[in-house]
Amino acid sequence: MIPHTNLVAALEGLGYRATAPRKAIAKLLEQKHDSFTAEALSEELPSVGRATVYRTIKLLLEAGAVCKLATIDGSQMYSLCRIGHHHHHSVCIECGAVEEFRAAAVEQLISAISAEIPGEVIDHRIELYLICELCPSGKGK
Amino acid sequence: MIPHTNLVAALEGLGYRATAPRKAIAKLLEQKHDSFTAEALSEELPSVGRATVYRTIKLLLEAGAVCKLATIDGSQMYSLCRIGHHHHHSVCIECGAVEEFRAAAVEQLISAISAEIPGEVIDHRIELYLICELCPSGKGK
DNA sequence: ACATAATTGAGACATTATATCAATAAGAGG
DNA sequence: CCTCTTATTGATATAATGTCTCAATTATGT
Repeated sequence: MIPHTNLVAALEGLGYRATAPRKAIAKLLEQKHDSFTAEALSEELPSVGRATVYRTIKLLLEAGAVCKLATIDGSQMYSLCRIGHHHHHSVCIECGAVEEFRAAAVEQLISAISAEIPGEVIDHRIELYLICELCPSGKGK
Repeated sequence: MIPHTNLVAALEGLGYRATAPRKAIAKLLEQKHDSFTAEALSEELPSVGRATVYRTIKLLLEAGAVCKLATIDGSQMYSLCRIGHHHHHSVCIECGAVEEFRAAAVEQLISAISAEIPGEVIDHRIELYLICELCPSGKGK
């Protein structure tokens, strides 16, 4: 699992400036392997204004460096994108750990289903909810 | 598509009372074929208190009569469940129309992927985002 | 170093959802 | 059908989450 190490570069690629608050956010995110909420991130970075944290998350979404997750309870959570391509997530419902996966077979199947559904399919989302092997309540495997 | 016609009965099945506000909410929902937000539902029912609308949606979720959708923008939307079984949703990003679909092949594939992923997979979610054939910006098919 | 424009942060504001609690209404039993 | 008990309601307060405003600051090209 190669951690994404260029969040600031990703922003610069879109023409945004490399400021101190953005660097601080990037540094923290690059170490994160769990999903996170905007509020929690803000609390971890008291030196950065709340509005700036929210704004920067939006920019990172735009840059494709961060994904918005579909949680079971509907709360807004994000995770760092470690692979740049189209992918899906598995989220541990205990600890929030996020893994990314790709599965060509699933994509093909989605395509096949899309062809059978009236209307023009624009996008799709697949999310697995699990208890990860590190969490005590999980059975492991 | 058979509309769900027993929302109040679903609540009574869980031991909740059939009150006038719940009947009003049920009646409105049973006619709805689009996704909706709690706020919008509340505005459509000025005679029912806002808190009651939110509470009743929660009860309907518990009863499995309503599903929470994973929207693209993360807003909380719901849709009436017309089929009782496990299913997934396609949502029109223009008009909010929701269709439910089942696909045994997808479920099998999800099972296969789950077997390859460390941890205990508890649940999953698949959502298609499309422009439906009734929306002007859609190409139809 | 200067000018220019992007960015920041504090706080106001907006939106969405839940908690409180006295008043009301549903349903069971007589 | 009356009464009792308890669930339910709705108005309002509060909480949680996210966006907007704007003067002050900072990054970058020249």
